[in-house]
Amino acid sequence: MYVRVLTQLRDSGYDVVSSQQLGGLLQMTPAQIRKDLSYFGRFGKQGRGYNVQFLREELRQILGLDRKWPACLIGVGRLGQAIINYPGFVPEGFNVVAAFDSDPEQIARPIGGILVRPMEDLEQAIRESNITIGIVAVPAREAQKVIDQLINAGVRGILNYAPIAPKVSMDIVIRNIDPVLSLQSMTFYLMHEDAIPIIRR
Amino acid sequence: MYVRVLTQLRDSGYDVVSSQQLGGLLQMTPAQIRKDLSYFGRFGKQGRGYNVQFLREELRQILGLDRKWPACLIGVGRLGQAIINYPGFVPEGFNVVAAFDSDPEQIARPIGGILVRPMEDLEQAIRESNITIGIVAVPAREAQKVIDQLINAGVRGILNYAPIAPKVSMDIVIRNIDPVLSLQSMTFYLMHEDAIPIIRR
DNA sequence: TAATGTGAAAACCTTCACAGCT
DNA sequence: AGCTGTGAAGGTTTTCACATTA
Repeated sequence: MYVRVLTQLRDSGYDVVSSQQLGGLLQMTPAQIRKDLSYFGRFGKQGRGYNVQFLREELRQILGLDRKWPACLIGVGRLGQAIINYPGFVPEGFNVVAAFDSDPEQIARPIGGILVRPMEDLEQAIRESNITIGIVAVPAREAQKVIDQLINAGVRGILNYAPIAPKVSMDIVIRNIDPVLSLQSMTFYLMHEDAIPIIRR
Repeated sequence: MYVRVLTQLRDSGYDVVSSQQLGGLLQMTPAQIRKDLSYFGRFGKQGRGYNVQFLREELRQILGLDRKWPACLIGVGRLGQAIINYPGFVPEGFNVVAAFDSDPEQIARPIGGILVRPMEDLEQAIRESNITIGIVAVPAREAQKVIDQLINAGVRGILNYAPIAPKVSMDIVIRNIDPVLSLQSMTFYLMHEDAIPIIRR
């Protein structure tokens, strides 16, 4: 979110930004901003603030957002096709370079410029294309199995679209996209407008 | 996640479950499970554990998951169409009962069993159909405006698919679905396998 | 004057450990 | 014997407040 806001600021012509202003944009306190940044370096100038362009570049480098991250997709059903055709990944360096499906009907079908391959090819493709991230778009009942296969094949990051809470070891980085869970985590607060939703995003 | 795990347990024929077992399934400590539940009531029996069916019903009621939550969709582009046709919402009580788009070309087109309506109809439709949740699937540059319109029209919960951090007042409940941000929050840990990713999901 | 970077304090959250119930 | 519910302890995170510097 820091990088995103800094990109916006840069594109709006800002050269310098204070923790105060960043806090306003990110809905955080200025103290939080300064503490966060202080863990990674001393990026600011007292009396002035942070150089937008400089801070943005530093953070992009620290977070690894300045490089390409090849990914593979498992499952080319409705959701999988939407993912592969989603234009938001490539400009941020996330490139789906291979797609797999267990359904023989789907194999060799061209989707979004790549050919769907059988699950047997997984390990080889991951090694060949230096794939570090696996995107899981298979039905819930197959998701844990597929995630295990991806990890066995050498993937260390998982973006999981299946509505389950996958079990993975501590050295695997997993993020879940689960719209139903997101909605279900809102309803309590919709009923109790007096309750303060601490977790806002 | 509690409700989901309890549903699984029920369907697998379990009658009782301990905080120990729940902890195993949810990757949490037994103490955390007991503490969480204790904030809402005393659902367990000492020496025995929690009755699966009973705890599930209680939590569903507390969280408001035992009722219908009519929602509306803004933006019927590629993503919006995928959302409206997604079969996972309805069984959980989240029903998209109205769809809107600012593009006159889309108006009155039937998508997923409902007619696309112009933005002017928003307030009326929200009142008529008791809509409490708005699902935002418009381009980033329009998202904040649309969210403001939804809130003005009376919606209190927002499920936002646009890659922005919307600014909303404290009494609005918002959840963001942002796959790119999810990927971007993984890369640091993919580079530093020694760093412990505290935030795992 | 204006804003950072940072120890210290305050607030918050998780885990421990055990009395007490089944 | 087994497991909950819960004060107290232990950790972690956020905020405060100010010395410091441009």
